[in-house]
Amino acid sequence: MSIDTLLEAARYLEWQAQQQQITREEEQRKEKQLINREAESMRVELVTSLSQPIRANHVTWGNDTHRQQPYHHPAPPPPSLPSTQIPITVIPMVPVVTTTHSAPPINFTAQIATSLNGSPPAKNLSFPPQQQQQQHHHHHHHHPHPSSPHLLCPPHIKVETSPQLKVETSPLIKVEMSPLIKVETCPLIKVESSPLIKIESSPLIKIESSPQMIGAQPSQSQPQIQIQYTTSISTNGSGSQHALVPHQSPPSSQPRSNGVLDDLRGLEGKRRPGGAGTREVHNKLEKNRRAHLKDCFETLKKNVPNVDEKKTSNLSVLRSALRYIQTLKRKEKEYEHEMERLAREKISTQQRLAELKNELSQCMDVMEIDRVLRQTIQPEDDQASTSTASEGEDNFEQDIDDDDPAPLAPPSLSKAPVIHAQQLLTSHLSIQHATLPLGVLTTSSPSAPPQAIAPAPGLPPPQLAHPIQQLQPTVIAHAAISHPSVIQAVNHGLPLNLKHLTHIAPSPGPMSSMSSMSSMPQTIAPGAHQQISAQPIGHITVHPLAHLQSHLPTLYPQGVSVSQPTMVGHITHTFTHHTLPHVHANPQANTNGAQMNSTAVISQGHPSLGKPTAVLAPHPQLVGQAAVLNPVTMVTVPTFPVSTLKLA
DNA sequence: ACGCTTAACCCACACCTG
DNA sequence: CAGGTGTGGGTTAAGCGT
Repeated sequence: MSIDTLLEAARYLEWQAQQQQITREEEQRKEKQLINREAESMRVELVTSLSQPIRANHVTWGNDTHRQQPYHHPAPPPPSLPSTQIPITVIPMVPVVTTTHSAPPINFTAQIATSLNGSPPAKNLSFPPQQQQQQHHHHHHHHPHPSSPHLLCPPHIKVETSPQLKVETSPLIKVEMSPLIKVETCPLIKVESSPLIKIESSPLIKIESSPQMIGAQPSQSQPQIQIQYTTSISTNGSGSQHALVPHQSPPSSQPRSNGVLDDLRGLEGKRRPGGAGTREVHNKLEKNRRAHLKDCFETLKKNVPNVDEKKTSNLSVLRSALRYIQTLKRKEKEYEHEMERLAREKISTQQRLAELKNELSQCMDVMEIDRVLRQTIQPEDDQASTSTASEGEDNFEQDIDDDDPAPLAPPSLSKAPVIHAQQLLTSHLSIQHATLPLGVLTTSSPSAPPQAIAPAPGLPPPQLAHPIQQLQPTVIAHAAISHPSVIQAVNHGLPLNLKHLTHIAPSPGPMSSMSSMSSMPQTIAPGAHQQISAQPIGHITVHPLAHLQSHLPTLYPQGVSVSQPTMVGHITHTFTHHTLPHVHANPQANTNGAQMNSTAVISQGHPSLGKPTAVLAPHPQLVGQAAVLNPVTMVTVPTFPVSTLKLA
């Protein structure tokens, strides 16, 4: 060991002490520098984003001029290089830059061996302090030493190999390779290779030259720097030993480790001068793409209900979305079918409405005839007779609303329109026996068979020839139905085809009981109103004429009668106080009954009738008409069910 | 019109992580 | 195991020069 070596060692110790002190100071400024460096890196990154891409070991050296530097081209290494050429090995925390002047190969090594607490290797002590001082004084080493002895680098050493390649070491191990390429190490082992390529290496980051670079050493002996990342370039400080090893020799990374030359050779064909083709940018783009994809999944997840919050995998989200879409489609079809059904129903309803309107128009014609006829007969009674269609309708509405079977109160009776004989005679009863709730009718007792036994000789043959039609309408008179509307119904609802007879029986006076009334119904003979006045009618029964002839006992085992005194009285009053030109009183039948026929045809006293009974028949004008009067709308409808009368 | 370059996507693979 | 990330490669449209 020579004296020089000892002196060198002493100087090194001295330097080390100074370094420790400086290190303390630097530690204090480290945070600030880190912040500044981050800001600078951000700034430079923005600046270089517009510059040529730089790529070193997947780092594009974007500066074409840089690539055109002589030292980038293969050239025989110079036999000797100035001593100022310094192969550098940078060790963070304990920056050691070793240089060996005697090393023949042109090998510029910038190796960063990260050892946060490690001491400088012994071999790092081999360089003379003078060299170190030269390193200090020569921050710019454009001519690295061909040999690659490790140079113990002071903490603040700054090496700039070229205007484009600046290697800066410091306690933070900041290596700036060039204005565009900055390799920065720090106690956190942060290596920034370039503004575009920010290398944050793990503690084991090593930057060294490659043999290829040796071959590529320019004649000017420019230091060729190969940045070999023993770990993933992008490993965030968390990268540890285990993470480094797998990346040491991946097949894909092998070419990268071959050196910058290969990398540059590869870059010659792949490099994208625009700067957008760098790995960094590519990664960013890829990140953006994946982030967008993730956002899409998040959006989809939000829009799909009933997504299992726990099973939030993308696959589950897709499956849930698929199910949801299928459900929506199924519901859509269901709703479409429902809409179609409703549309068809609407059409049918509209058609029905049109039919009803048409029938209404026809009915209005009939009613107009009826009205004219009534006005012609008794124009003076129009004032009293309010049984117009509308009023009748209104009254009937009241009747409908009034389900109370209580006897008609006098006021209501007073308000009831006076039934004109003509009305009765010309009315058409809109009640059908088919739907007639006989149970609610004041049916004659079993001992009271159908009383109206009026043969109605004036019946036209067609009725007899159409028994089906004869079965359609019938007459209703309910004891409880004393409402004027019922009378109107009787007036207006009389069968249009002479199917009905109204059998009005005298009320069971003191001389006759109900049973007797029923048992001995009397038919009101035409023109018997005077007799009626003397002997009040207590029972009214209306039957189809056809029934009287043949089917009555079968179809009407129970007589449809009106026995309610008020009702009967009202009708009787009508008969009494109005001229019934079509009703012929039969004085002879007064005692036995009176039979009235609207047709003024027949008035035959029934032999068995002991009480006055009125038998009404439809007006001949309405004979043959199929339509009957709707008791609600007071319009003629073909077959209006009697049940709607709410006779009960 | 043709060829080249570039940017933007997209995809697959490998690896890491929770 | 699923998701994230880095990486390499393929494809395609647009722009540009010849």
